[in-house]
Amino acid sequence: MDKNYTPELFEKEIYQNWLNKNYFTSNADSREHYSIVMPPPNVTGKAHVGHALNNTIQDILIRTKRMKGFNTLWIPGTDHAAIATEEVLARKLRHDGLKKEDVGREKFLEMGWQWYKEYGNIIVDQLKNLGISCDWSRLAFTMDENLNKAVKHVFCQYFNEGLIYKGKRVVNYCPNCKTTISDNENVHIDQNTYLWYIKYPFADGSGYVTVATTRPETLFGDTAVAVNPNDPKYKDKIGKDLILPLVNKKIKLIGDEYCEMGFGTGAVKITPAHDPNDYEVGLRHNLDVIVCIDDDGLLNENAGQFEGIDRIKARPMIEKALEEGGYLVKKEKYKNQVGTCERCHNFTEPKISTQWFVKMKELVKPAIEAVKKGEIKFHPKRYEKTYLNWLENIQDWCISRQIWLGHRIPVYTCEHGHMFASETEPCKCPQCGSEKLEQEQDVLDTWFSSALWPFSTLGYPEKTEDLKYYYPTSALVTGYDIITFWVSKMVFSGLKFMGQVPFKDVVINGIVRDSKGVKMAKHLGNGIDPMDMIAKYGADALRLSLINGMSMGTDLKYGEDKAKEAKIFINKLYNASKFVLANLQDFQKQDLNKLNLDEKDKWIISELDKLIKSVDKNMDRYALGVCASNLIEFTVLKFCDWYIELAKISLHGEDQNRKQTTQNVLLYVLTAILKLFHPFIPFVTEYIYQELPVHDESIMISSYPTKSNLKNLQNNFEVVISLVRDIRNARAKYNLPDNVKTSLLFKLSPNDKIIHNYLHEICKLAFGSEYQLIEKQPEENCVKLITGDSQVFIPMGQIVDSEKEKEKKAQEIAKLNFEIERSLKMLSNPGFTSKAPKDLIEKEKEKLEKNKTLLRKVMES
RNA sequence: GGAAGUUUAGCUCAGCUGGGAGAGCAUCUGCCUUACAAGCAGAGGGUCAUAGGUUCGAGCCCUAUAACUUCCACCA
Repeated sequence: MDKNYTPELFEKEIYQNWLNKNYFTSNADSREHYSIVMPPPNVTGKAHVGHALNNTIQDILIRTKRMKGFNTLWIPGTDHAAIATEEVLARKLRHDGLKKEDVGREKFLEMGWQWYKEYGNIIVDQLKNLGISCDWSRLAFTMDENLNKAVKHVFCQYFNEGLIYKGKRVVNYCPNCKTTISDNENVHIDQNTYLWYIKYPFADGSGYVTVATTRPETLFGDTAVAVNPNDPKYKDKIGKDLILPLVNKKIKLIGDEYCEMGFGTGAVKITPAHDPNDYEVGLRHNLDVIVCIDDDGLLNENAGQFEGIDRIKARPMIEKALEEGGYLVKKEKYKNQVGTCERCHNFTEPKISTQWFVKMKELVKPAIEAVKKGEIKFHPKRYEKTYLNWLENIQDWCISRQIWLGHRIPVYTCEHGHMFASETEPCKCPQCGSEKLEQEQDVLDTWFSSALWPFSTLGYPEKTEDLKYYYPTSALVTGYDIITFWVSKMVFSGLKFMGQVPFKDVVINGIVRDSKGVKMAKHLGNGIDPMDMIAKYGADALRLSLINGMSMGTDLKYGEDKAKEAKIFINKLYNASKFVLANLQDFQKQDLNKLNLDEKDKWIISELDKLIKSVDKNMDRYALGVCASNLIEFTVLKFCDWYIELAKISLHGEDQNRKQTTQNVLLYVLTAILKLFHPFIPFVTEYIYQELPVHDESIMISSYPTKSNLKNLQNNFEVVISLVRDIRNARAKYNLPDNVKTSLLFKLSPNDKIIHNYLHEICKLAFGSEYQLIEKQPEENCVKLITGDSQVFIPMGQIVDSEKEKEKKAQEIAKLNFEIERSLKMLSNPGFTSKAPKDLIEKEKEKLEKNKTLLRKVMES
C-alpha cells in the first residue's frame, strides 16, 4: 500500500471490476427485495452537486440493504426534458437562419434523437464516477419504446374513462419558447413597473369610470369593466355601456364579486383572453373573448395601429395614445410580481387556449388517503404537509405542450370529426371507418411520463415478473422541490394503474447551496462541479463530505473545504488500516469468543457494538448524516486514538498469546469499520478490504456487521483512559514538552487491578520514561494524582510549584463541593425523588457517594 | 396573503420519546512518538435568538416576538 491515500489510483479499476462481476444487477428470486428507482436527471444535462447528493443517498441505502441480504435493485434512468432540448435545437436552427417548421416535424425529431444520442451518455458516465451501484443494464429513458407504450396505454385508459378532456383555459404561455408552461415552470419575480389609471367614459356621456392596470396593452382585449355589485359608488350604474378607449367600442359595466370593494379605484377592466380571473368573470357574464396578443407576443390586428408591436414595447406608445386621447388620468410607480419562464426568463403571457386536461379531483383521493393512512411515509414527516396541501387544492392537470419533442398525444380525429384515442397507429376511424385520420399535434407534459416511472421502468403495461417482484418499490429519494409535481403524480398514477402505492418511504434530501448559503446557479458562477471534486479528492471524499453532517430534508452549505476535510479523514482510515495490515504478518485467525480478551479488547468491542446499534437505528430513520459522524467519531476517537495506540504495546510485547489476541481484535474491528463505512465510501473500503488476510470476494457482497454477542463485555477500562488524560493534563499544566519524559510512580491499591494491568501502556501513552510501584509517598517534589483508591506521582523536581499545586487542589475541592452540593439538593427535593426515574436517582446517589470519597481523599492528600 | 423551516462555540452543524451543553474546522501552546505532519498531545471559547409558560427539572414541550430562508397563491 502507498504511504498515503491516493484514490485516483484505484477508483476506476474497482468500479470496472464491480461492473464486470455484475454485482449491481438484480433479478427476481426468493429473497426479500429492496428497490429504488432513480429520479431521472435530464438526459442532456451535466451532473451537479445535487445529483451527487441525491445519488449518494440512494447508493448508501442500496449498498447497506445489499450487504444485509436483500435482493436490491436500483434502476437508473434519464428524462427527455423536452422543452429544454427543443429550445436548444431551435436555437441551433435559428443560428442557421431556419425555423423548426422549415425542417418539418419528422426531421426535427430525428435531430432530437441525434442530440440525445450524442449528449445522453455524459451524465450517465459522470454518475458512474460517483461509484453508485445501480443496475445499468436496466438504464431507462423516458422516451424509450416501452415507456412510450406505457404512456399511450395510460393515456388511453384515462381517455376512455372520460378523465381526459380538451378544454379552453387561460394558461401560462412563453412567447419565446412558444409553448404552454405549467404553473411550476412559471416563476414569479418582483418587478418595478407602473400602474396606469385610465378613464373609460360612459357611452351616454355621463362621466366616466377610472380603472387602474399594470397591463395597458391588454386594453384591446377588454370586453367589460367590473365593479363590486355592492359598491354604492357604482351600484346604480351597473349595466350601462362604457366606451373602450382607443378602440371606441361599447363594453358593459358589470357587477362581479371578483372586484374587491375599496381596492384601487374600485373598478377593474376585464380581459378574458389574457387573464385567468378575467376569463372566469367572462364565463359568468357571457363576455366575448378577444385575443389581442399573438403567439409571438406581438399585438395583433385587434390592437389597430399597434399591430405587430411587441406587447411590452408597445406600452409607452399606448400610454402616449391614451394621453393624447385624454384618457390617461395618471401613472404611478408600482411594484408587483410577474410570471417568467423558468427556462428562458422571458415574461410569460396568460393566454386563452385549447389544451388537454386530466381531471384530478377523484384521481387524487386515494393518493391523499395513502399518506394519511401511513402507507407512504415522508422522511422527514413535515413534508407530508407540502404533499397533502397540494393535493387537497388540486386543479386539473394541463398535460398538453405545443412542442414536437416528447410523447405525442395519441388522439386521432377522422374527417367526420370523430375523435378517439389509440395505443397503436390506427388505420381507420372505429366509428365511421374513415381512413382519413389526423393525430393531435401537441405532445404530453414530460411529467406525464415521469409519473409512471416506478412501474414503467419495470415493464408496465406488460404484466412482468419484475413488476410482480419489485413493485411497490421501497424508497424514493428526491428533493422537496418536486414533491408536488412529481411525487404526488407518481402516487396517484401508481394507485390508479397498479392498485398499490409506488413506494413506501419518500426520503427528502435538501438542496446543496454554496458555502454562503446561496443556491448554486450557472449565472452566479458559484456552482461546484462534482467531477472536479472527484478529480481532486476522490469520489469517496465527495460522497462523505456531502453526507457527513447532513440532515435529511434540510439544505446544506457546501464548499470545497468539506471535500478536503473528508479526504483527510479517509487518509486517516487508510493509514490505520495500513498499520493493522502491517502487523498481521504472522496472523492466525481465531474465533472471537475463543480468544482470551483483556480489558482493552472488551472495551473496543463493546464500543463497536454500541456503534453498530446506533448505525442500525439511524439508518432506519434515514439519519445518514448521524451515521457518518458516528462512524468517523468511532474510528478516530476510539479506534485510532486509543485501541491502536494500546495495541502497539501488545504487538511489540513478549506475550505471544496477547499479541495474537490483539491481532484478531484489530482485524475484527477494522473489518467491521470497513463494512459499516462501505456504503458511504465504497471505493477505499473495497480497496483496503481486498488487502485483508481474511476476506470475501468483495466487500460489497459481504455480510453487514452485527453485534458481537459476547458476554461479560462490561468493563471499566475507561479508568485507564482517564488516568492517562489526567497525567497528560498535569504535564501540560507545567508546560512539559511531549519529548521530555518523566517517570511515573504508582502507589496502587489492590482494588485498582486494571491500572495495575496497564502500567506499561499508561506509562507510554502519558509520556512516561519509566514507571515504579511504590509503597509510600515519595519525598521528592511530585505532582500528585488520585485515581480510585490509588495515587500517581510525577516527580518533577524543581519545577513543581507548591503554590500552583495548592491552587489546583483548592480548585478541585471547590469543584467537588459544588458537585456534592448539587447532588444533595436534587436528592433532598421531594419532587425529584418521587417523580424521577429510579435508576436516575440511584445514579445520582452513587455519584454523591463517589464525590464524597474523592473529596475526602483530596483533602487528606 | 397562506404555509413550512432555521436560529446551539469565530465557521459548518450534531444533540433521536425533557434528566449535568457535543464534533469537525479555525485559534493558541507543545511535539517529526517507527499508520498517518493530510499527523499527535493539550488549551481557550456557548445566558442553546428574545420574552413568558408547563415541569421537581427545558437546548428539547407550549404561547408570543424578532431575524433569515423556502414553498404555495389570481389581486387590478
